[in-house]
Amino acid sequence: MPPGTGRADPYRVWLSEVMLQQTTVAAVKDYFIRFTTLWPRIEDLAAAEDARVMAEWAGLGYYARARNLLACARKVAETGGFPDTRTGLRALPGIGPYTSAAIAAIAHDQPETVVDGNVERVVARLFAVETALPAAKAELTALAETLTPRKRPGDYAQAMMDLGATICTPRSPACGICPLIADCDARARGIAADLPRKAPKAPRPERRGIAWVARHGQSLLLEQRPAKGLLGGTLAFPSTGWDGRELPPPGAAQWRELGEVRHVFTHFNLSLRVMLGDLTGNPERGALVPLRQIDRDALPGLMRKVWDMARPEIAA
DNA sequence: CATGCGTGGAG
DNA sequence: TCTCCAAGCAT
Repeated sequence: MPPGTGRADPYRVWLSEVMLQQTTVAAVKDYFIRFTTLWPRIEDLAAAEDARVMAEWAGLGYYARARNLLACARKVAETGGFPDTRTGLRALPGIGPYTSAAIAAIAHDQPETVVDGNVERVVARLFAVETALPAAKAELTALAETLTPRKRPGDYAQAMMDLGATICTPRSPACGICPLIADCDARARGIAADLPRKAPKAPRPERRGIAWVARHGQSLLLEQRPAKGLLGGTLAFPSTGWDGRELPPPGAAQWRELGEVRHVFTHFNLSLRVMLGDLTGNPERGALVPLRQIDRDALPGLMRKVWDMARPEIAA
């Protein structure tokens, strides 16, 4: 949306902002095009099946966003449209302090203060705030609010985020070409690159588990994971030992270990042993899916790794 | 306020 | 290889 264009379609603003939560523009781009092509209006998305939306979201991560996306779309479609105030937006599933302000500012050009990671960094440097995040969050928000203009607040919000993304970057900020260099306290004190300070992070523990690729003729056993928790609502091979669930393996005469896949989650590293076997009876959970119907793109990243390991071992 | 929640890219 | 992290939200 070019600057000065005025109102933007709230549906598209909302969809892009949700996709961009903790996710890079590069990663979002194709997903956004795909979603808006499949579902041009929020009513179209509201009418979609859960599994279809989860499949289209697969690979983008943070799957609670997809579940909240659908819940939000259905609520908005029911009530006839998006709220046009930050408070109204804030009450919807998946829309928090950042996204509500972003939609109000960008789609409705309201003078709401948008504070994302970029703005936190820009403001921390402008005012040389040395308190570490996340404790500094409230102070940074209050300082940011003093900057929000009455004119073109939507363009201003986007400009602040762009400044943080391209010039006031986390490492080696390009202060030499920054339009705010004359106002920047951190720059004046030579500590721009050290801000914002952050509380140290806990090390990521290792976890191990097993995934079963259970074959039955020309079909494999897949399951929809429980809606809450890790990879909630996504399509997956049955597995256990790594996510707090302890479930028995599907019944097979014998299992052959194909190898291990590694995966990094936000708060732990995972080694998952991949076992291949032939089902002896009817599976107690999940559903048999014909091989040619299995869409790699509909699987979350971890399960794509399992699939890629098993695929060559499975007869066409 | 701390924790849980994905993934891929940059340095 | 490893660390950091990207336009956060829910609980």
